[in-house]
This record gives sequence, structure tokens and C-alpha cells, in this order.
Amino acid sequence: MLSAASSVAPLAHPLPRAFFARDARVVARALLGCVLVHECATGEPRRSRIVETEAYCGPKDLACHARVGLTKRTRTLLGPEAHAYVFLVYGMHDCFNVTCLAEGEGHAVLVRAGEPTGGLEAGARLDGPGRFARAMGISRAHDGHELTRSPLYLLPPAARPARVGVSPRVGVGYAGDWAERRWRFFDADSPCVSRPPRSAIGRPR
DNA sequence: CATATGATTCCA
DNA sequence: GGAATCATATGA
Repeated sequence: MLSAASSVAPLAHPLPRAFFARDARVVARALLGCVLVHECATGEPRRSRIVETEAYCGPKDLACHARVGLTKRTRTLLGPEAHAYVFLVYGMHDCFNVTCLAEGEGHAVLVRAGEPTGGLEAGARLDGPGRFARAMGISRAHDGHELTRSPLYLLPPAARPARVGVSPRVGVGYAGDWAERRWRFFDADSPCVSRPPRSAIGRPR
């Protein structure tokens, strides 16, 4: 027995940087079932199984923050892949995103919901991007963190979703035709998804 | 400098 | 249905 190695629990290898070096739509789907781990300063690591994501695809995508070009806010989004892009929305909620593809592309995946799998209070709710980030202890302080290493990283899926739902993204009605793209993905059998599936696109007149 | 606006959540 | 609440982006 390797006593030296056993003093530190061997963790599964985090998802490699190459995992994120793909189009956000591919990564968004691939992230379903993956486990996000946050090794907080105190307590056991917080873990959750990702069950809902959205893809944002660069400057051409009018729903994507990259549409405004390189600013202080979009610096991480337009930076290299495999980094945490965390921003404040509506003046009160932090949203956790994963940068994708490559530096300068502005691709990212928003994590919208998860199932608690460890280190979280019983009954913790991780449905909705604001709640997810808050429950996981993620804030703008994590913006720019490389996600391939401690304290915040992703693990391969223990259980991939049996059925993947697809729908338009939430809250991006201002983006015109881009709002109709079905770039939201979720585990159709998870009770922790932030809102019920929609087969039709809501079109307020 | 002033102001409009959200990748939301909670309450009435 | 509407408020809460503020960094960012944009225009004067």
C-alpha cells in the first residue's frame, strides 16, 4: 500500500484543456452529466452534476457578450478556452460560464443548473444560473480561473443523461433571430432543470 | 457625467 | 406582474 499517496485522496483527472477547445455548442452538450468540483477553503469540496447548459457563440451571436468586442468585462470571455467566465447579471446574480474553442473566439457555455452530489447542504437548490453559482460558492473572484486545476475544476460524467432536451436559450429575446437558435441543452430526466422544456418558441407579438 | 439595460430571483 | 440592484456599455 502506498501510504504517502493515500494521505491525499486520489481524485479523478479533471477534464483536460482539449475538452474545451471545441465549439460552445459541442461543449455545452458534452458538459451534461459532468461534475463541477469547488474545493472551498473550509468544508468538504462542493460537487454538482451539471444538468443544464447554454451555448454562446462569439461576436456574431447577438445574445453573446462577445458581441460588444473586447472590454474589461469580456476580457475573460475573449481569452483562452477552459477558463471560468463569471459575470454579474441584473445587479445581483453571478453567472458561471466556461470559455470554449480558442482565444479570441468568444465562445462560452453558461451552466444553468446542477444536481447536488456532495459538500452541499441537504436540499440545496442549484436550478437557475444565479442559484447554481451561489450554492457552489462561485463568484466574480473566480473570473479568469483556469478550470483544469484546483480549487475549481470539472470531472468527466459519472452518468450521462439518457435523454438530452434542446430548446431556445432563456432570457435573450432581444437577440432577434439568434434568440430562436436551440442552444440550450438539458438532462430531460433531471428534476433539477431550471424550467420546463418548451417545444415551441414563445413569440410575443 | 448620465442613463438604459440586462444570460435572474423572489415576492405579491 | 413587478421590484430589487449595479456593472457595463453607450452617448452627451
